[in-house]
Amino acid sequence: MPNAQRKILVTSALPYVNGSPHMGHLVEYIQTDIWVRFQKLCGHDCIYVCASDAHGTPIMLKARELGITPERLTEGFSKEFVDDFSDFGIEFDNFHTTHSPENEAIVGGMYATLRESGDIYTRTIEQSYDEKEGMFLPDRFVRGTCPRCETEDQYGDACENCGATYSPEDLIDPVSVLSGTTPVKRESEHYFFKLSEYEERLRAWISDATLDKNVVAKLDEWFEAGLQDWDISRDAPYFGFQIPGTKDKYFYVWLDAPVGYIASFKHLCDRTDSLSFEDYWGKDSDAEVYHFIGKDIMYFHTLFWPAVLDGAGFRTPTSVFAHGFLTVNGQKMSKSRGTFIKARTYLDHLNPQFLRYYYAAKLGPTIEDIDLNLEDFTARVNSDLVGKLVNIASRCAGFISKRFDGQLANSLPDPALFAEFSGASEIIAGHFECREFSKAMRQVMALADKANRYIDENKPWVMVKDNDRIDEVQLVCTQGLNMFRSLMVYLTPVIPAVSDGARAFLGEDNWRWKDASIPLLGSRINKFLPLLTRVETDHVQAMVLQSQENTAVPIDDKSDDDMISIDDFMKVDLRIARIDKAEPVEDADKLLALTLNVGDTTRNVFAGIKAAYDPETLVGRHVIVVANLAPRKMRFGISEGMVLAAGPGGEDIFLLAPDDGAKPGMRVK
RNA sequence: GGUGAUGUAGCUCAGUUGGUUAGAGCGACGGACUCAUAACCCGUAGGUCGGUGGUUCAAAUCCACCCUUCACCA
Repeated sequence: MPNAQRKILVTSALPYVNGSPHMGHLVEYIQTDIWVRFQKLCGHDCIYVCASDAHGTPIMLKARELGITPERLTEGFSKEFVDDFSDFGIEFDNFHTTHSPENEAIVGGMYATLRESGDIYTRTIEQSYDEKEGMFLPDRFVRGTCPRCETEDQYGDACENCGATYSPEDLIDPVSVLSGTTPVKRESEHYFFKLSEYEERLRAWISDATLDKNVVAKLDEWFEAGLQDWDISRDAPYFGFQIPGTKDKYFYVWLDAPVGYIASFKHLCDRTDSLSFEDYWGKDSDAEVYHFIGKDIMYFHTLFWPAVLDGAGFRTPTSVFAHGFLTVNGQKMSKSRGTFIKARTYLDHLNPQFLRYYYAAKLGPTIEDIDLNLEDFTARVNSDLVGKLVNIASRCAGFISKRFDGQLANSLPDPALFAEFSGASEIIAGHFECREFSKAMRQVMALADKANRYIDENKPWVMVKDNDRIDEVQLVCTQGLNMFRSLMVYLTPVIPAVSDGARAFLGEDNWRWKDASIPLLGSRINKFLPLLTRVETDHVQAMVLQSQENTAVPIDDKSDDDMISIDDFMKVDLRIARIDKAEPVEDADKLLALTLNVGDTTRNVFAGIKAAYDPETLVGRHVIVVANLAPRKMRFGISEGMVLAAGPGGEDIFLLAPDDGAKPGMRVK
């Protein structure tokens, strides 16, 4: 890779520390870490900083729920993130927190500058307010019935069923999720940032930043809609930084979160003599600054953030790299399926290097989602890493150790072949640079195939039986080990721990990218130890099983107030019913219309089980129905009861069924 | 609902500006080998490239509509 040493600062999005790290988080940190390690391997001056995102309503409320301070809550989860990241080989140059004096000082300074230049103004707005809890409610903390499709229990900002967007007050029967009371509307003065004034500067920045075309398309959409000014304040109680000069106003978490990138870097500068803050963040900085983020937070990083930086007198990022989401086995991560896998659970069962490789093999520079298919993961890792890559070393090492006392030959018998390996250096480096990791991995594995073919064709195990050809054995194996070595250099950013093992085996201290092109000759290697062992299917299954156990819903001890009497229970008339007819409801995404035989009566019931059951498979089976539920008028007709089922929803709905012998109409008690 | 993306062999994915019989890896099947962590090597099978219609001498590739899956809507 070229040439002049670059000065690069890289960040990953700051993890919100109200929970544990999981497989989805790891996509971004592994992607970033690979890129950073690649830059460092090439000899560039590359700094990787991150921090925990520790403010905001969700954290405040979670801490309250657990009866601890938000500081303690976030310290606990931050530690989990730091420990898990470290065990996955993710190497930050600094990991700080947004709840820090550095951050508060920088946020305050930026705010003062923006205020002076007239970019901040105040306006009174109306917002949902929970009188019992004494606080304003974010949209997500109000739930109610969708005004459009009448689906119950929807968030205050959008309906998950019909996709309508609205404000909390539009909901039918809105309820605060905190207290269960009906929210009222209350006025409050909020602080706004004049984003609308930044359109031209943002457009200029966007054309310089060479963003992914999908990102640009999304931005165009937003410009089309027109930039709205940004509400940057929240009312007390709020866990965050108080806005200077106010009594009960706080900076919105999304204002101080990205500033955490700068604060973490400042925190590093304060401890590092050779590092100058201005060199990286000053208006005239010539360093490169890149943010790796998930596609869900593009809005904040491509509009608000560059605008705020520009307005506050800082340089803007060189570019923003957005990636997609993770699905597991082709679907959203699901606690009930055991595919909501925490980082720590993975570590309990499997080698982190495998996940790094697998993600690399699937990652490109686009915002497309990637899938962790556990069967594919097992097959691919075993085949590529163990079967192909490590196998090259494994099949050569024995001959060199046993017959030549570990001594490599002084020359390569097939320099042209080695030239193919060293010649790939530039193209592979190009792929890493552009975050085309999947292409880089394909390239490396194609070469690994070639190396195995070479050994197969030259058959050292045949030559070793012929004393006249014994020197050829050394030459062929030296060639083989050098091909292995070049590939390991290329994979160092991806699987650093394996690379360490390989380097120790080859008796070398340190690798740079260009070492892949310089053969290792005449030196002595060490005894070969298995660098990796295969993924066992049992271990994958155990991991999935543990993920299910981890998240089983705890059954709380109920207080007396929650208890009901047998008489209360008997008020519910549960009956066995046979499904005589089941068909989808036109225009309804989730409903099936069921015709139930309940002994001597027939009823029509709408059940939200379409995603989980094929109507044809339901006909004839027995279920349990609440027979005395008040009929409910729905858009599609009247529902005369409720079919009992367990599960969180979507595809995970499990109908209750009686044992054989139960007849329609029988009472359940 | 609006916008944007996505759909290619059993699985995971490539397919450049439209151009000869649509590719790779894995898996399956057959063979070979025995140095290697049952790894590796050779070969075979397998695809109306989401659907329909259109443009063109020629479409996985361009256009329209529809369907699937997903995201975003501050």
